[in-house]
Amino acid sequence: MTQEILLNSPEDNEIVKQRKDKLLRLKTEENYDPFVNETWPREITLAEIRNQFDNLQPEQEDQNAVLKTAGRIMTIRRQGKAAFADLADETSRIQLYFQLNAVGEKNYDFLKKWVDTGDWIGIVGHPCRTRRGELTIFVNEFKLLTKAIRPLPEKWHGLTDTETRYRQRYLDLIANPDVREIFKQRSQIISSFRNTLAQHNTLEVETPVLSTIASGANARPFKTFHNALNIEMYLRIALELHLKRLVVGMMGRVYELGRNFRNEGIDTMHNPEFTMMEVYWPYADYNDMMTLAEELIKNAAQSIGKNIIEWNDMQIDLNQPFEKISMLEAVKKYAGVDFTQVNDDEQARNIAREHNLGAELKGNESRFAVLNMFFENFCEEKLIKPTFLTGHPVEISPLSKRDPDNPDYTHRFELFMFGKEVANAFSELNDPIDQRARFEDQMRKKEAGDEEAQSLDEDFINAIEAGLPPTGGMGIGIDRVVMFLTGARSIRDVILFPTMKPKI
RNA sequence: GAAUCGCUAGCUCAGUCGGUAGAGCACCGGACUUUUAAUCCGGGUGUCGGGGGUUCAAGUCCCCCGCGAUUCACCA
Repeated sequence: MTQEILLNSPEDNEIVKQRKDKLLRLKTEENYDPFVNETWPREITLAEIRNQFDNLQPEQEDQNAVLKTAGRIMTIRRQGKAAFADLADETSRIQLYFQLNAVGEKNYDFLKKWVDTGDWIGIVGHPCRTRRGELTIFVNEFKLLTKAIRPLPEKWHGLTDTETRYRQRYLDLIANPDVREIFKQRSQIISSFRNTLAQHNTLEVETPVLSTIASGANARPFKTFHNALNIEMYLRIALELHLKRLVVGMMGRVYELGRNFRNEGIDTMHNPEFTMMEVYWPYADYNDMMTLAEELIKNAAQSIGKNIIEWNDMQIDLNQPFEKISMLEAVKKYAGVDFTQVNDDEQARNIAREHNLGAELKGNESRFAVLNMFFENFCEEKLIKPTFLTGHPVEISPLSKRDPDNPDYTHRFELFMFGKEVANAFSELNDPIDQRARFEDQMRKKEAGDEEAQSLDEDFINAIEAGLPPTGGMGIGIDRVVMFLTGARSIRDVILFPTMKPKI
């Protein structure tokens, strides 16, 4: 089969056809294959060049500096016997100046004939600054490293179509340096989390993604199947139960930063797979976790150089200490209902009906469930400044220790920012008898049709029976933290390849 | 799950009352040794998301479907 036949595809648009044809001619006419190159001795990045030669004056050049660099040709402006191009790498973008006299006629012809926007090119040159003040690499040698046969998105408007941006993220990343910046910041934030946890002598561990019981959170799991074992398995919905087993196993302070999978709807705050950091400290409680949460988030913000963060037209000053409010206080403050005075379930439901929550009631809710309903409906969105919400009822907290002074409530907090939850933490329930009872309560809910109630994990109970020390634990939604610190409005803007429905 | 908006050239978009599919950039050919959204001359490259219907005639009107965005609902 000839190469022409291999090259042609009926779906190709005009530009791709031309580029494929050009590639073939480059191979036959010049005996040059742009896909055989393996290395290029890049000695300096474009950002480093910008830094080092910032003081160069217009029309000045530094012939002694030898710059070996590389990147992708973003635009090219040919003008007869000279040409300007914009070269971009992962750090920056800089102008190239090619002169026939400097590179020689043969090489200059090669440039004119064979080099296109999108191509990767290796450069040897020296810095100069044009009369208009643009820092430029005066090219002495170059090598075409790889050809692009597909055209880049438009240079001025870039790529804005959200669907293409998410489906073909590589094009988004090429066309929109801001997007690259968000993902660099995501990486810095995650590094910051790891650094902060390392400073607290917390060991990073890895636990199974695949398991036969998905528990530790209220969510529907993804099912999958293991062929050799001939069993149905689930993708994890939380890290919690395995990490607590490790504390039982005397691993000390542990954390995992990993992917969770929840089989739920997709919107601007939820992606089916998302990244969670969970940490467990023996001999600590939920108050210690509050201190840690605040430190983690403030350090993360600092790692990307931010003290004040903005999200959806709201602003938070991270120089301020985080606030604290109990669920009872919040509901009293924002909904005007004092649930400390409500001791009867039917009374609670009546109050809910008075507040137009009747449609949400099934009729069997406890006063604790109603309290939570009030919080979600009237308070959650008001918690703009970072605020620790405490005092969750036991009923909605199957893994938290009870408040000894108030056994219907727990030693738990959720951290809210911009009206959204970013962290969930508690003094871990370590009473195996109570834990079994809580799971059984969840099982009853599940049997009653609550698909998100937690499953009873016998081995986990077994672990607790072996003795879980007093432990403080916390989960932080990394994607949300990244959204809030970078200002990204949608979770899809902080996940490189968000879950998408196949197009056909 | 519902509502709204969107889907036209590689990209960003226009397309009137239903009457021969357009622009800018990109791309192709030519000129040009300091341009930078280079400029100048010439060239339009298309399954108008898919299917059906109405009509002499559909990018445009109607119906169904797909994908996406946003809001709401659901959900942590």
